[in-house]
Amino acid sequence: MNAKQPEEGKRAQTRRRRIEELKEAGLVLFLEKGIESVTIDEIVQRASVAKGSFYRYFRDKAELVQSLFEELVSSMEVIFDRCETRLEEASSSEALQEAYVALAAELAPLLLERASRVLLYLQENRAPAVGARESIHQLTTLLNQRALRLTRAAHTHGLLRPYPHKLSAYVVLGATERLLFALLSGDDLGDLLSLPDQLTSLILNGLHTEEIASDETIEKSEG
Amino acid sequence: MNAKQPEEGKRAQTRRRRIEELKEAGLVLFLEKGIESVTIDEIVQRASVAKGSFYRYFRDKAELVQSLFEELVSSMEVIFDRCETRLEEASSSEALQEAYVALAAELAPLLLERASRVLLYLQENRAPAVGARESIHQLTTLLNQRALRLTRAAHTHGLLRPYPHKLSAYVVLGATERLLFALLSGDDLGDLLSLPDQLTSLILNGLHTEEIASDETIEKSEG
DNA sequence: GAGGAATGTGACTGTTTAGTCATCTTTTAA
DNA sequence: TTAAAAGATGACTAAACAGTCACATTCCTC
Repeated sequence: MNAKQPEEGKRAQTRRRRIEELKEAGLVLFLEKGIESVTIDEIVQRASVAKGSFYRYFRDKAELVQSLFEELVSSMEVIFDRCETRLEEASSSEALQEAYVALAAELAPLLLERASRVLLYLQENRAPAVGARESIHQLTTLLNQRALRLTRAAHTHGLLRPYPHKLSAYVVLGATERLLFALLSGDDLGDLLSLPDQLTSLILNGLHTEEIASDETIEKSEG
Repeated sequence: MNAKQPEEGKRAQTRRRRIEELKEAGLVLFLEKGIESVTIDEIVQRASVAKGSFYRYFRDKAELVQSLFEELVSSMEVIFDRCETRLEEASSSEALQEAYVALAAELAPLLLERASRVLLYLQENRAPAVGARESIHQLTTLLNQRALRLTRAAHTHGLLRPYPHKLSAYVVLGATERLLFALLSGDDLGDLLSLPDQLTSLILNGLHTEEIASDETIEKSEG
């Protein structure tokens, strides 16, 4: 149970390494072929491990996938919790904004450090939550709920235009995830450093050069 | 080959019906379990057809999936082509806007009419383009290219703020697809009729109540 | 209405797969 | 040092699967 003790026996050490090897092999294959198409045989072959050994460490493929996302999920929960605490304690509009900026600043390095897992999440995200994809759906639910709560908080404090909360939350989440997917897939998105700022600005201020009342748009489509 | 002639023989008629039954059965199962997890046996059982019959109509599962998207792809190509023609011919800023509004007006009923296929597309969209998912990836490429071209046109005419084209295109696409996914998954998004207008307004004018210079945001995160 | 072509069928084949297990090796702890 | 526990291994089993095929049935054409 003690993780980093030098007193860790050879047993525990190999155990940890084997598990890491199996997870890494699975991750690579999942990204290459999609979770459902990857077999245990492929995983153990790639990890250079006997088939029986796989079952010593994981009950099945679903448990391997779950173990891939455990850290990520709990890390994100901590970060979101922290942000929500900040939001509750904030009194000024500036403090609120700072909380959101801090959220992005904490989330970004985590997502980049765990790029492969994030890509796997984005890739399997919307598929039916059956079998090995159940744990991925868990992360989806987490993100949706948190995005919704954060949006609600922003709305409550009059920071945002009065769109329905779900609409705002899904638009932000959808745009962000789409960009993240492109980025992690190797798509060239220009200067990476300015990307978060560009996204924020685009979402907050809009694409348009001049403000357009929604009524105008309606009348255009009907007249 | 002649589709709607009353002169169509019993053969051709049953053939068409069988194909439709197999496609429908496949579609339902794909949505339920994900494309890769569905077997030919399940499909023929659901369609109440012998296994051998399946192979009389489709070479394999990939061809069934492809046939599911053929109409949708060509319809969308026509609509996008028409929009691009309008954009080229447009001289005024109003004509440009009209072209975009018309695009939305043509796309919306198609997407709603083919809801199941669209949902399947959204669901399998980002998964690796191997095997049966190749034809889905084809639609993804189509949409990305067209979105990019439309964005470029809008930028060229000074309609949008000067973000990188890819950024604008992906943000719009990502947000739209996320909302569409929620909608088609049965998520409650409020008044459906005002949804397109709300989305357009949100993306064009932004979420924020007051304009924010991007420099301010940067300094907040660093100071 | 006859001959031929297309269609329907499900048993069958060969392959792939998940999961097990007997057996051997390594590590631990006393 | 040694006994027991944990780990490693790959052959093995049973089930699932894609794709085929011989044969029966239906439809079309002349």
